[in-house]
Order: sequence, then structure tokens, then C-alpha cells
Amino acid sequence: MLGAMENSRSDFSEWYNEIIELAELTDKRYPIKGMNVWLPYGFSLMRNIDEMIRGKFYGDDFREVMFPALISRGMFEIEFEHIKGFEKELFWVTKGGKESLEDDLAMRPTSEAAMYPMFKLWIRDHVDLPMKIFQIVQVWRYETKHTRPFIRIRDIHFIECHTAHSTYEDAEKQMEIYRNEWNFFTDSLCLPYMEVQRPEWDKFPGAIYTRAFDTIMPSGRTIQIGTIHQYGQNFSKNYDVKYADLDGNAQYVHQTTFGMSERLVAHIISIHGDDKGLVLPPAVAPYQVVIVPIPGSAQNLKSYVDEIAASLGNSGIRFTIDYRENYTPGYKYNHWEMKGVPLRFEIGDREVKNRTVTVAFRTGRKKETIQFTQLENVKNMLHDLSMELKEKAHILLKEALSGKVLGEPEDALRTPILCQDEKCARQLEEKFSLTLMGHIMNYGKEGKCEVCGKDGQTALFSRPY
RNA sequence: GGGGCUGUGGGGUAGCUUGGUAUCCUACGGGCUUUGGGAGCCUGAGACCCCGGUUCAAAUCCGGGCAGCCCCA
Repeated sequence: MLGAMENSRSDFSEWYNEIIELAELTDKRYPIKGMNVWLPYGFSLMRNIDEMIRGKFYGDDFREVMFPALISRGMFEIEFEHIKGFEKELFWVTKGGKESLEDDLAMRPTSEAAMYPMFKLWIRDHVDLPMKIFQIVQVWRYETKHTRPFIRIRDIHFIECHTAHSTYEDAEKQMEIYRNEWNFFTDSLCLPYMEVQRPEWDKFPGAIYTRAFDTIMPSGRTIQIGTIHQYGQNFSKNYDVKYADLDGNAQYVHQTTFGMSERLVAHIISIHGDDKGLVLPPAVAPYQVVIVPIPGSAQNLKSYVDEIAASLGNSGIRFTIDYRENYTPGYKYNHWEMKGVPLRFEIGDREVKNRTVTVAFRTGRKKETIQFTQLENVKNMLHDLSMELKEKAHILLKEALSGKVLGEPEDALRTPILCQDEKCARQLEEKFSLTLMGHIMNYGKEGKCEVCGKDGQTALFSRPY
């Protein structure tokens, strides 16, 4: 079956659908459009990502909360562009048992409308600020078109931060903190990204401005895998979230948000995967090491494997031992490569006799044989492997930006200099048959607008997922 | 938003044009034998997406629904 993956870069969609099933990440046979079942292996990966992110947020003084999934019409329908931005993708609960509800309840598509009425109760005084909370929950969006696992779904594993501050400047500082956090996350996951300023007409409904973290897929299309939003006082004025400042005057708070989702998994699969299957970043791989014992003449194979396991356990390495009978070592090698396990230990007669460990790297580097006493180096090996992943992935992004796009026609992505004028943007969208994502903040340069010649900077036009 | 294609054991498929007994591979259970890059033999279980229509008879033809995939904007 892996044969179909031989040209992973030329038929990305087929490869993507197939590897999700083979690696047992989710089961997409659940009979409702756009809703898939997280399987143990896939959910373990997601949970490890959650934990990595959770740990960082706790360290940055966020507190974790869990809001109800339902939002009343009244909370939502505060007259505001926010609701208009979401009204077409809400799921509504309209009945309780056999009775119609007097007031329909919306399933949250994101949690502003759920949280901010509570913020109004919680925030009274400047000492209550800043308020920084996050939650990791499911959100629901009624996508009507072309759902795909992890990329466009109706039941989304979502990570959202919400903050409230006394001043716009404080909120801006928070935006900078988000950037640092995002850097940490993508470094752990070995993902490259662009920070893109969304154009006015494409920012988050209700935001003053939106910075999206866009990245490249092997198909040449781009995907947004994170966003940070500056709300200023747009929401607080509508939800009446006020605090008393030092002089006792009522002021509206300034707010920000940071959102991520299971699209992180989509990008990990896509950017690191190869013809053999997944390649998972060591920081979040369900198993960082798989031990494959190879039966032979050695009597004490199991006890030696136990020694190795104990050593890995003491080092805090996540590992599994594949003792399945009726499977040859070769089968197991392929199986765990497909699952993306970063390191494989092969333990047979030779290793038992010499007290060594043969280590195979998922990135394809030549196998190494190390002494048992060198096992403490496993963390370094995982670190080296992470560096390899990062480097390869960053090269893919840079090549895409320079026009060398993987499997797709070369016009899948364009990066001209553009000014702020919507007319110029629309003209180029028409010309390229691509969508403007915005100006690239971290890879761009300044120059003259390709259309009108006014001051501008590098912009990203692409076909987004 | 527009268009196209497809639903057959867990996965991949043959059969559909021309209506009548459902093919093969893989995975799975049991047994034996094997194990340093996808082992072999024996054996077992497992399927026509749903609803309606046409017909003596529907996997096959028609309509609707649900689901999946692809292309364009």
C-alpha cells in the first residue's frame, strides 16, 4: 500500500489522505461530514502538542479555563461585525428533547462571545489587569465545502488565549509575547512560518488588526496555522468590559487573542513526511524511540532489552518495545517508519554480545552502533534529528518563496512588492489568479509597489487551504 | 460560490455498458513454521452506503438523501 506514496510530492492530497489512515491518526469514516475520530496514536500526538503549549502558557502567567460550549443568541447578537463574520458557519441547537428552545443556542465557533460577558463580571479594577487566560477545547464551524482531516473540519481541536489590558501599549506588549511563544512552539515542532499582516478586508471579525502565521504545504498552497489579534477596545466597548483606573475613572479594557488548532498536526504531517510515511518531531512524537528486538541465538536478549528500556525510562524518553511475534524485523522497521518514530533501536545477537545498540534515524541518516554506556546520548541524537527536520523544512519554505514550488505549477505562490491600496491588491489577485494573504513581516523587504509605484513591501499571494 | 467524479468485506479492488451464482490482493482470528529491511503453508470469519422506483429478478437501470474525492473561483 505504501507504493502509492512513492510520489508524495507530486500527488500531495492522495499521500496526505493515505498516511493519516495508515498511521492511525484519525478515523475519517465517522458518518458526519467534517467530523473525524481521534485515534490513540493521533490523539497522543495532539496531546503532546497541547502539553508543550500548555507548559509554555503556564510559564507566561496564563491561567487555564474551560468555558461552556454553548452561547446564547443574546450573547452573540450584540450588534457587531463579529457575529456577522461567523453567522454563516454556526451550528445552532434548537431543541431540548422534543421541545423547541425558546432561545436557540449556538455551538461556539470561537469563544469571544462566551467569555467577554464573564470578563465584564470579573474585571472591575486596574488591579484585575492584565487578565490572561487560555483554554484547549473543541469549537464547531459549519463548513459547507470540502472538509479535510486536520485542515478543514467542523469539529476543531482549538487552543485559544484571551487577554485584557489597561492600555493599548500593554496589549501591544502582549502581541510581542505571543510572537515569542509562537517561536517557541514552532521551534519545538520544527515548523517554518511567515508572519503575515492580513489585509483590512480579511482580518478577524472585530479585530483592529490580525497577524497570521502562514506556512507552505508540499502542494504549493499555503496554510494558516496560527493567528494573533489586536482587538483594542472593539470588543470591550460592545461587551461593556470596563475597569476603574488609578483615578477611579471607568475605562474600557484593551484585548488580544492568540489562536491555534489541530492544523499544527496537518503541517507536521505535511512538511516533515516523506515517501515512507510520517516523520514526527521528537518533542511531541508519541514514541521518541522504538526498540525492535531481533530473535536469534542469544539467550539473554530480553534481559538486555530490559536494561536498555530502564535506561531510556530513567532519561525520561518516551519509547515502546515491539515484541510482536509473527512479524519480521523488516516489517517492524517499515511499520514504525510509517508511524514517524524518530529513532529505532535494533537489538539482536550482535548487540547482546557486544553490549551495543544499533540506532537508525528516521531522517535517513546512516545507522550508528553505540555502546550501552553511551545511551545517555539519546537526547543529543533526538536534538540533532530535530535540527535536521528544521533545516529541511525551512529550505522548503525558502524555495517556495523563491519560486521553486515543490510539485505544483510555479505560479502557485507569488511575492511581489505591494502598497496598502486595495485596488492594487485586487488587480494582482486578478492577474495571478491567487488570493492576497497580506504583507510578509518576517521574510519581506521594502520597495516600490509593482502596480502603482508607491512605497510598499513584500506581499504574499497564494492559494490558501 | 461554481463544476465534475465516486460509494462493493477493516483497506484497496473486479463485476455495472448488456439486470440472474460477487473476483482478487491486503489486513484480521486460529494453527504450524519462521525472524538482521515488508517470510511461508493450512484454516476461519468478513461486503454490494441509505430510502424509494422500474422489474419475475437490482451491486448493476432511474430518482432522492448521506458521505468521500478532484478541479475552477
